[in-house]
Amino acid sequence: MAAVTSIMRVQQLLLSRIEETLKPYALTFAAYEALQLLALARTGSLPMGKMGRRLMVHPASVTNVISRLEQRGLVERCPSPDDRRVVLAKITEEGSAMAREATAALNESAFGLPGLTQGEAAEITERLVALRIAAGDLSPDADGRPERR
Amino acid sequence: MAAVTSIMRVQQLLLSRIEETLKPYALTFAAYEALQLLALARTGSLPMGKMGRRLMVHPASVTNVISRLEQRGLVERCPSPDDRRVVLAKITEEGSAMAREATAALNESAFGLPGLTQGEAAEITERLVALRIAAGDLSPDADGRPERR
DNA sequence: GTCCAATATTTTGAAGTCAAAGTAGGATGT
DNA sequence: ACATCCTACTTTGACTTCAAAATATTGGAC
Repeated sequence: MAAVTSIMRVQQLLLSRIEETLKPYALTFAAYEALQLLALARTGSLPMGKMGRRLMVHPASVTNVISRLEQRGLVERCPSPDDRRVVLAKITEEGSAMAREATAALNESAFGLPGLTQGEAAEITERLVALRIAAGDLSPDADGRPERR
Repeated sequence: MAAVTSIMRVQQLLLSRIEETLKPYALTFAAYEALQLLALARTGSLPMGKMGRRLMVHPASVTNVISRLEQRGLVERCPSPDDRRVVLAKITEEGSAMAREATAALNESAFGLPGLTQGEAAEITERLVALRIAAGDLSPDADGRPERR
């Protein structure tokens, strides 16, 4: 019960720290995650629906984030050649550059957990993963790959 | 880094579980926290600003939540006798009843951490509290009381 | 082949968050 | 007394989330 409160609060702290780091790039964490997901995709593009499942957010949120990234020229929408229902989000050159820079900024500044040793962080992770499994999270999705590492 | 991802995700899972439990009462977690804070206050009322600091949310969010609770008759706004700038949020009879019921529902259903023993949960809490302290959270506020337990 | 159910995306609407600007009242210094 | 600064709350605006409804397309059943 105190654990619940602490998790809530730590998440809030981490999120604001991350968003602080991303501020110079005018990226929210949600936007960063979407961009980075595309940057790591082999073809640089993914169907919107699949992005939603990977990022575990509502489809409407994907539409929203991609629209905003599209306005800034970081992403393009393309029709899928295979299925006319699906819309592919495709990262642009600018988008790739932005993803690289933002990732570098995160890596060098905020991504650690202050006040914890490596070992302690690993231990927490282990426990939390156990919790996620118990909650039915972390089961393979339709592609046969875990939705989240 | 994996720890960060896990914390984010677990928070998301816990939050949706809690909101699910609260759904029959038409309370969001934010609304529940505000209501419960008032229910625990000795006089059943608190200045809006103080609520914001205790709950660690922006003053505008407090205005928003209290307005919504007020519309439902769970809370009233009263002027402070001491300082005409401050608005006191005061819980009503209906609000107290609602807070009691919702708290009971949370206690009996969702507030545990599935997949973790008591001891493991306590251990996680300890680590996370260390993290919060390192991040400058959990320092006493102006009233000399910690803002959050 | 046609109809119908499932899937993919977008739209719309309710809630929440924060930041910044506006208003009002209190407190302080001269 | 008056100017000034600080504090408390609300308003407005941008952004996020989710849920539910609308649209378009696919694919299977008959």
